[in-house]
Parts: sequence; structure tokens; C-alpha cells
Amino acid sequence: MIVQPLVKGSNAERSKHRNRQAVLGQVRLAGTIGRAEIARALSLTTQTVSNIIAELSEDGMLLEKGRLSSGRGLPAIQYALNPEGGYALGIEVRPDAIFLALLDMAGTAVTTERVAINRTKPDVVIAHVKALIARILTQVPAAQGRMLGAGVVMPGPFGVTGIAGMGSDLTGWHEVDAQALFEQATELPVVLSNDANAAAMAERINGVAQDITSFAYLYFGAGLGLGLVHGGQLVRGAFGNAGEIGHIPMPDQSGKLEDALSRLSVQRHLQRAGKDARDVDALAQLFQQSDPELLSWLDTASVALGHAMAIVENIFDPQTVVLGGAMPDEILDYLVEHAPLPELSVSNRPQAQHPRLMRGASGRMTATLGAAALILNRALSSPISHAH
Amino acid sequence: MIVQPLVKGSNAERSKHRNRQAVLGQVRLAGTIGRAEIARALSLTTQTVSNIIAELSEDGMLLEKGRLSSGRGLPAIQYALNPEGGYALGIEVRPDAIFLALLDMAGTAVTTERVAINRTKPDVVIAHVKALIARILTQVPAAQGRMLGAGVVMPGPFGVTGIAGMGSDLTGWHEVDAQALFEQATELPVVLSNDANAAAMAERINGVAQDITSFAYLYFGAGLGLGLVHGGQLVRGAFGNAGEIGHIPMPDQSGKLEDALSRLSVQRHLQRAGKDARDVDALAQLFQQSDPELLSWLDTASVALGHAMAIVENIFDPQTVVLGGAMPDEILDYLVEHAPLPELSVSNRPQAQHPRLMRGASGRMTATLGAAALILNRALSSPISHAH
DNA sequence: GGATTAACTCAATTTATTTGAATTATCAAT
DNA sequence: ATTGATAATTCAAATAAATTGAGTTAATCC
Repeated sequence: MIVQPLVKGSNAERSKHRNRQAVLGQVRLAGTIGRAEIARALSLTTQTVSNIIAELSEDGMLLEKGRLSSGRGLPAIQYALNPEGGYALGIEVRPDAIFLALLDMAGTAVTTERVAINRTKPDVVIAHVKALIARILTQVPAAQGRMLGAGVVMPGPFGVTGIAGMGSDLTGWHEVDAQALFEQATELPVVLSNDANAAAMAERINGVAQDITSFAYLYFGAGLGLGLVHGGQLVRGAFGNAGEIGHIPMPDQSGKLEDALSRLSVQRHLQRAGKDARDVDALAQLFQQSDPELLSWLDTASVALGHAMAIVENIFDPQTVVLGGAMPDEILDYLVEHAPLPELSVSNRPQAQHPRLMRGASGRMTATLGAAALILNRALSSPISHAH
Repeated sequence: MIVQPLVKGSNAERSKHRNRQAVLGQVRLAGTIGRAEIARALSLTTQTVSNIIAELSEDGMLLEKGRLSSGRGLPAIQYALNPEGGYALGIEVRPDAIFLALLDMAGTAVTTERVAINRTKPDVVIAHVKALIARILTQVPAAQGRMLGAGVVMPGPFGVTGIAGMGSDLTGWHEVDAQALFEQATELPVVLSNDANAAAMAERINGVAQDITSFAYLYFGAGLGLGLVHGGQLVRGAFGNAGEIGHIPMPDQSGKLEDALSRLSVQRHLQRAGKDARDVDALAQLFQQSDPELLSWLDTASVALGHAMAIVENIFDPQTVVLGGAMPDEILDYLVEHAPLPELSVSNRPQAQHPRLMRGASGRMTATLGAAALILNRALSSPISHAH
């Protein structure tokens, strides 16, 4: 058997692919930028960048944005990503529904679709997905032939683990190769991920973490998830199940973190008082009414969030922690403001560039959009490798 | 200002460097291996590998090990790393002493040095280091001109953080650029790191984690450290302070993790009973005598270790967790055996390839050897980048 | 003993980058 | 207004390092 290497070798073709990616990524990072500046940033010659830019423009990935004079010398022709140069599909499969979103190259949601389901068997899901994709492509014909790939979000954990059968798994999907299934159905390259990782990527592509390369994302799903981004790439763990922070015990013996800090937790808490808060809007309303039950939940949730911060900051030393997911903005804001940030933390630095905790994207579609963001990220950057 | 990219561009020269590294890494991974097999593993042609191997042999990095016939066809000439092809220096600076170790390419410690110090001011330390290096080079003249670099381990955290001034910082080093200082003194490329990260790398280069690409290392230093390896590379965090797991609160309100699980903790515990256990040997002796105080400490330490496992496993989903550091083997073994592994964990998988918790290297020099391992790792692999 | 298989080498080719000279457009100084 | 300095860009030639294809060598299989 071949001993699997950690890295593959390189040749001219692979170098070129990498350089194209790097140029695209640099254009995105800068917004608009000229060739010479790209060349300097990437340690390439202007000639090389010129060739690549010519190709990318030819392919419709870039737009000319006129010349920009900055000091002496010939003003540089500015380039920007063409939003319509490529599209990424996001697919989120939940126990009761399927969500789809189509992002353009700029990270803008061009269209979204959803369908309720009552059975999650693979063939049923795949049939729905196929139909929804067809609908999207008739709505956005420009995307035809310009699809970069599909990101798929499903309830984790993946594979057989100690937390299997905890209710988060999708029935019928245990024995199948989900990635292969979706690749066949979509005829696109597929990236599979959990909701927290996807949401984290969304923040990097189009949210508050666009200029942040190392951060953690605390995600309100059914439970509590954690997405880790390091050097601009997701840290997925050996088996793709990194970030199951919800199962960590609380410091006051009251159970695990997600017993106090999750959608399920707030729902249970409100239910005990006879109140129902199934969806985001209902929660937002209760918050607006300063509902005492909700406020009492927020108290314990804040404490739990503080504990989560202590863990995440000290283990990961991120530039910031982003809080988001299936919660109303107001509640996320409240938590961001009221969570007791641990003093004893490597992140408690006097002159920090970013706040230690900030609110990210929220709402029902967060993970779906994030799924598509996984694809955009892949198209615009490759994992670190700065052999100096 | 230039917008800093995450990746640099590639060209023929950088590709070649990368391929040389990849070939060396593959030889190390396999032990002995032929060119064709390397080519298959790295997705290169045999011709390319042939050229690289010729150069590496010329440079004295590889040794021919005869032909190995495996089935039909011309038997492949086997190659292995030449242990004397390159040397890595490990430097550990502690408040009371400086340790140096010289590793050859195979990861074997060729020689070690130590000196006690009573002042930690940079110029004092640097002078000692220079003298020790000179001594090492006269002992191992073969290393002259074949030094790959120096890994330096110092007490963290680096920069100004919320846990500064907790006693772990080295006095006099707050305002200096340690890396530049060591690079100047050693005239070698320098990698700076904390003890836990270095120890983790040592396990990958020459320990129990040689075939493991994603793992966590729990390190007994003064406190409790955590080294994270993902995809064969260290996860250092945004500011290089990832892995300060010791500061995380315990689930039973009894303080932080390292209050129960660290060298300081066991020393304090024994001191209260009037016993002194300054060094590893003393602890080993107490353990052999089944000292009741030590056993009672082990009880609480085991619980703390179980908690640490819950955190690390659920956040990182590693292939395994390695326990090591400045403790006697026997005590590490005891802890590995007695720590209550959390059932509720993504790592609690029925058919795991590796045990969830295993003992790594121990003893006084662990971090010093690890410091050198950082350099070897850098010489033998570059960060992941599998553009498919 | 001949066919088959696989590793390896040599020489020619290909890919993509770099290099160097020439061109163009702007700013700054006279 | 003219001139010189500066910087972006392009064209053509050179270069680095990979791949390709044909040929050689040495093992196993039948």
C-alpha cells in the first residue's frame, strides 16, 4: 500500500492553478486592485500576473474598473471580481426541510429555495435537491455552466462516535457516502460540512470576519456548535467532527454547555412556562416584550457563554469569537453584551484589534449561505504554504 | 499598504523546493522507499523524482540501501534518510537553566547540554547559548555546516495577554524580539514556540505520533499546556498562544484545570504534607512507594484529566491525545489508565485506530528535544495544499 | 527460454514563469 | 510649457523545472 503523503508534489500546471486562485483571492481581498500591486503581494512578476489576469478576464471572472492614479507613474488599471463570474450552491438538509441558496462570486445571495420534507431517506432528499436546483437554474440562467460547486450542510456528527444517536443525526444517512451521492446528483464538486463550520466560512466570505484569518464561531443550531478557522481555512478535526463544544460539561455541575446555551435549551425553558417559541420571529417578539422567562434564560445562557469563551480563547487564541446562528439579532446582541468575558484568558489583551466577542450573521438561512461560502472559499484560496 | 495575502504565488523554483521537501518527507514516512513509489505517492513522474533524488544524494541527505525486489520488474533501489545529512538544534530557556539538544536528521539526540543560570536577562541568556553551541559543534564536528535551524522554547504566553504576569513569563524578555535575537546569535533560521507545541512535534518526529497527522498533546510543564497538531502542522493560534488549556475552569468549581493537573499542583499537594518532590526522580520514588499523598493527588488529577479530555476531544476531534512532559513515566501511565474518558465525546468511537489517550515522551528534556523537532518538521514537510 | 512487468535513464518537449527592453501615462520640478 | 522621474504595462526572448516517449535493465511468470 502507498504511504499517503501529507502534501503532493508540484508542477507547472498545479503552480498555475494555484496562482490563478491566489490572484482571484487577492482581488477579492482588496476589492479593486491593479496588476502590479497583486504581483507585489504574491511575490510574482507583473508579467505573470498580467497573463493570469488576461485569462481570468477572458473567462469572465474579472471586471475592469478604470485606471486609478496614485502618485507618479502610469495609473494602474483596476480590477474587481465579476459577481456573475461564478456561482456557488449551498444545500442544507434538516430533519424537516431542505434549504438551498445560490451565491454569486461576490457572496451575494442571488436566490434561495426551501421545501418541507417529512422523510429524510437519501433518495427522497436527493430527488428534492435535484428539483430545487432545476428551479434555481431556470430562475438564474446566468449561473448555468458557471457553477463552482455545492456546499452541503447536514446534521453531524459524521461517522460512528460517542455522541451518535443523540438526536442530531439524520435517519437513513448513516451508511451512505453523502458526498458521492450529492456529487452525482448535482454533477458538481461537493464539500460536506456541519452547520457551524459553514456559518463560520460565511462570516469570512461576506460577514464580519472578512479580514480575520483566525477566529472561532459559536453557532446556535439545535445544539451549540463551534467552527474553527485558522489561517483562513477550517480546522475540521481528524474525522470532520471538530467543534462539538456543546457536549462539554459546565463548570457548575449543571450539565453540558448546550443545556444552557442552544435553541433547544431556550425552547425547553420557555415551554416549562407554557410559552412556545418555535421560530426566530417568536423569540424576537418575546425579547421585545422583555419576557421574564426569556430574560432568566438569558442570564444562565450568558454565564454559559462566558464559560465557552474561556475554553475557546485559551485553547485556540483566536483574533475574535463570532456568535451567530438561528437566533434573532437582538438576542445575540444581548448575549454579546452580557456574557462575562473571562479575565484569565490569553485573549484578554490590552490593545486588541478586534472585540473579543462579536455578533455574526443570524437567522434561519445562516448555515445554508455558509454551505455556499465553503465553495467560494475554496475557489478563492488554497491552504497556507509560504515556503519562504 | 499592501493587503497581505494568505498565500504567495508559485513558480518553478518554489515548486522545486516544495518537491524536494515532499520527497524527503516521503522517504522519512516510509523509512526506505524507491523512486517510483515516491513518484506515485506525490503524483509526480519518476523522472522528476529521479532528478530530485540525485540532487539529495549529492547533498548527502539520502543513503542508498540496495535493491528491493517486490514482484515482477526491475527491483527498486531503496533510499533512506541519511541521519547525518542534517542537524537541528533545540534550545530551551527556563527561569533557572538553559537546555540544548542536537538532533540528527533521523530525530536521534546526538548530544545535549545544560547550564544553570540565575539571571534571565536576554544578553546573559544569549551569551550562554552561544557558548553552548560552540561546545556542541566541537563535540559533533559533522554538524558544522549542516545545521538546518534552531527551535527555541521559552515560557509563554507571548505578547501581552490576560494571563501575563502569572509567573510563567521570563523576566527581561517582554520587550525584545526573541526570534531576531536568537537568529542573530545562532546564525540559523529560528522557530519560536512554547513547550507544549514543541513536545507535540517531538512525538510526530520521533515518538508515538509518527503516523498520526491530527492529535493533541497534553503537556506537564510548570502548568498544563496543550499542543495541537492538525494535518501534520502545529495550530498556533492567531498570536501563538493557542493551547493554554490550564486556565480553563474545572467543572466542580474547584478552580482551574492546572490547579489539579500540573507539576506545580502535585508539588503543592505534597508540600502540604511536608513532602518535597522537586524533580522527576523524587516523584517516581514516591510513586513506587505508593505514597498516599501522591495517590490522593492522582485521584483528583485523573478527574481533571478526564475533563480536559472532554474539552479537547469535543473541540478538536483528534485521532488521539498524547500525555507527556516533565513527569515520570509511571505517573503518566497511571493517569492514562485511570483518567475517566468521557462517554459523551466525538472521539468515543467503537472501532478507533488509536487509543483515545496514550503516553508520550517524558522527562526533563522533552521540550528541548521538541524544539529541535520543530526544525526537522519544517525541513520535511510544508503545510497542506492539495489542489486536486 | 521467451513473454511480461516494473524501475530507471536519456533526450526532446512542454508549461509557465522570469528577464530585459520598450512604451505609455502621470506627477513634480524647473 | 517643458523636462525628468516614476510607475504600470506589454512584447519578445530566456530560463527553470516539470513531462513525455523511447530505450535499457533486471526481476517474475509460464
